[in-house]
Amino acid sequence: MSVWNNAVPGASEQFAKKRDALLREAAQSFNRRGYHGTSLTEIAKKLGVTKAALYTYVPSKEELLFYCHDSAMDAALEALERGSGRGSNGLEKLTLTLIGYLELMLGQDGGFVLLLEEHAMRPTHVKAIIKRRDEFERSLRQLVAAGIADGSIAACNPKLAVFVALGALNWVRKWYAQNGPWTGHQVSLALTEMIERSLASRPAKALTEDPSTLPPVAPPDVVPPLAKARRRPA
Amino acid sequence: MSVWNNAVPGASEQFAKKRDALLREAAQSFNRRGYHGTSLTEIAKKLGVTKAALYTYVPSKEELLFYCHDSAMDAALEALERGSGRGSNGLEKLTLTLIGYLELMLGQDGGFVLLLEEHAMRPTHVKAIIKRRDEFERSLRQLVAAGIADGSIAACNPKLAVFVALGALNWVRKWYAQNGPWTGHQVSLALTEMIERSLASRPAKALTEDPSTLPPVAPPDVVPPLAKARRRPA
Amino acid sequence: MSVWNNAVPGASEQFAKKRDALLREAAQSFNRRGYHGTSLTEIAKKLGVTKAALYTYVPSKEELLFYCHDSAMDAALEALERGSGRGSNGLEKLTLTLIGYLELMLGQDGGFVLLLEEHAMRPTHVKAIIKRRDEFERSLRQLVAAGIADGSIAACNPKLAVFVALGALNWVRKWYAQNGPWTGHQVSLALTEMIERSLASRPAKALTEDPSTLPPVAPPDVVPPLAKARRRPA
Amino acid sequence: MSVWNNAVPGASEQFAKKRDALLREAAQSFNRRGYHGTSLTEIAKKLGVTKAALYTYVPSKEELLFYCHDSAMDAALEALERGSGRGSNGLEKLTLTLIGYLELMLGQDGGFVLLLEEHAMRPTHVKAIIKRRDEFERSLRQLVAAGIADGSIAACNPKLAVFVALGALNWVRKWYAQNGPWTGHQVSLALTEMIERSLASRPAKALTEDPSTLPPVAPPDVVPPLAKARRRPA
DNA sequence: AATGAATGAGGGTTCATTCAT
DNA sequence: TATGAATGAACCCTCATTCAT
Repeated sequence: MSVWNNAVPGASEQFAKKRDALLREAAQSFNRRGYHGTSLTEIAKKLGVTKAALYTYVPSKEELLFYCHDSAMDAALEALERGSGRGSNGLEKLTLTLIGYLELMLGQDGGFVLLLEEHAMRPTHVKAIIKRRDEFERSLRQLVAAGIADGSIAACNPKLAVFVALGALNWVRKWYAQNGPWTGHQVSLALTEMIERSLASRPAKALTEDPSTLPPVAPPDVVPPLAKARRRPA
Repeated sequence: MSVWNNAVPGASEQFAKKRDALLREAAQSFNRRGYHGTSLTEIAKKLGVTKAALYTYVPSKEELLFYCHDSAMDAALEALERGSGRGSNGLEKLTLTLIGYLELMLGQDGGFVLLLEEHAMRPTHVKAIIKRRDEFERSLRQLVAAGIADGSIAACNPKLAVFVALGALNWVRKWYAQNGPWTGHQVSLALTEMIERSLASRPAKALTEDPSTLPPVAPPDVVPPLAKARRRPA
Repeated sequence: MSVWNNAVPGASEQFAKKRDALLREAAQSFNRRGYHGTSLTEIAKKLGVTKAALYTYVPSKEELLFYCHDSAMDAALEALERGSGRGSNGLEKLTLTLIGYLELMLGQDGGFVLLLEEHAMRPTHVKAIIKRRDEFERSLRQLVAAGIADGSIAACNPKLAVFVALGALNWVRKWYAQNGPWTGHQVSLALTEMIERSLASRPAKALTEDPSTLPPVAPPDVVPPLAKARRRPA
Repeated sequence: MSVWNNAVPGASEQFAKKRDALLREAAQSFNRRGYHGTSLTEIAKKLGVTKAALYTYVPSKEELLFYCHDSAMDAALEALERGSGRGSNGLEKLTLTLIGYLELMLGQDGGFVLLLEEHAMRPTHVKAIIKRRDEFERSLRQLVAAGIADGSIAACNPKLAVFVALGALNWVRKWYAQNGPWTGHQVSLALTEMIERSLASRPAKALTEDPSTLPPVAPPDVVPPLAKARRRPA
């Protein structure tokens, strides 16, 4: 709403900003009420414009869903790249990736993450999204496999391990309250800790009892320091 | 479909059976396409009747959703009761409950489990469901707390622990393929094992690498024996 | 309107009648305001029902247009069959066919005849209609060719001749007023006479000056007698 | 498109040219897809400008239609004036007029001729157009009457005769292909010949069999010579 | 108990039109 | 003069729901 109804300082820069705001708003609504349960009128109203105005930024509702999914995959794959480039063994790489992923999901802007109702999209779009998602999951499995090979992760079925991790992570959107007692960062750390524990080969140290006691951390959109702070002597 | 279009053997017993089939079919469709993405015509067609016929068994679509959610809670709470009544410590009780829950979700009939779009229901119904769900989650948290107290579970934040477990479990519906390589039972065991490991206080034994190597188990719709088969010396 | 809102005496016979009324009403509106200029609400209102009710009889507006075109072709081809089966030479066969065609167009029920905006239909439907129309026009050309061969029609380009005839005929819908001074039958005869004259090989007799002076004719939906009445010694 | 996007040579002369191009483009589209089936975006795109730019030249879509119709009537009345001023008897005058009319319709620039969906205009405009059209048709009828009086046309109902002629002529736009085997001029001659034959009082000479054998004619946009070339000793 | 027909509300989309730039 | 963005009305279509049969 703030983005909209503005003057026109930056020409097409405004366009990008508005489109972005639209995607974000849509992703949030889709997550809350489902794709079919969300009307464009609803989204438009939240943005302070008319339904018809949305069509300046997106050719159809279906494509809006696609853009959301696609942006989500952008974010996920970026988290993967960052995480796996930083850790020193399989477990660390995996953990760092998951943290990055969570930060995206819980970030202030809510992120675009969308995990449901892919079949509301046209087959072409479904395929495109599934392809990227498979790529993401395959990479995660490879991290697990690498962890098993380098001894950092206990022997297990990588497929299942990844499913467990993603399930735990994606579920967050169901219960995490923006205004709740925990910051997104705290949740990210605590959750990842539990997942790490379920995979680590060595005896894990005790779990953080209450995430609210965690020390203050760097601002939530700065991923790297968070990761470092998370380091653990094992 | 088989239930429908029958003669009139058991009077109102037929009614109950048909209603049940309707709920099951609805739950499946709701899960797949979302509440708003599912039309009554769709459900009716699968049952081999007309849309209008459904109104004999259910007063409205919204109420149909409510019944589904309610049945799901029935099942969840039953799993809780069975599980917590059988284990000998917190970890065991929790584990058994989760297995029971999973079996329900992956059972041959698909179960009613529904976890999304509660807000499509009328506020009264939402409240009723949320109340039961909170009861379920609270009990799970108490099992975790009990486990920590009796030493079977490592110190941790019970709320988070339960969220992780439920996330991993509920996610199953996204990736589990009825006709895939794993039986529902195998998945149940393997998944619970990973969750157990992330909570257990003592050094956990290695994880099952490939669930497909698990020994054959009792038919999938017989819940109790499965639980027993799972027993483990800790 | 009279067809609608009736009791239910003849079950699915009612369905056919209503559907027929819909097609007729649609054809009329399409002719008057064009396909895109006609809204379903408009048609529905004329029939005394809701827009949504139309979908019981027709799957889409586009298909409604297709049905109209198809019915029109049914009629045209029937006129062709009747006409060419009765005349004794090329000119007679052609003339009889054209009369039949005109009677259909000007008949009390208005007919379905639709000759415009075929491209508002889906390619498949366009092709289907064009195919039948080509068949009709080809047959007419063959009648002309036959007439030239048997000496009843003057040498000419059959393609052009048919176009002239069809143009003159189809134009009728633009100027013919149901409540005007001329009956459809009178117009049919007078028009055909002029066309016949432009093709006949022998010196044609004088044209009917005023169609309103024509003798009373059989009811307009009885085609055969009309044709006979039209006979002319040449 | 060429007219647009030019420098600023002739001040408001440019304006007139652009407006003309717009009318021509609009008429073509209206003819092809109908008034309601044609969007301004469509027309604008063909002209290489934005929809909004059209409003510089025309106050509304409805008025655009009116201008098209009006230009069409200009052309028709001009053809009438030229034709009736040149022929030496009723039949000749009529024939020359019709030829001029056809040349306009089939000319390289497509002409503005529009014969349908007048009711898409506001009543005022409808009346204005109908008035001019009636004038045109009345004049044609008078030519027929004059022809009957001077013996060049056989006795007939002038109203019907004119309707037949106009029908045959207007129908041309449905089947005439710009890139087809016949030039517009050839078609004009051949068609008029058939019409003439259907009206002439004296035994008509044989019809042109194949218009493609007609001698080459003057360039299609030069109307007068074409008419002269058509001369015939009767 | 079940159906076919009808409805009214709403959803996605298009489009002529306006306006600030 | 031309444009991009926005609007409001209208359109096609779907769907949950009702009702006579």
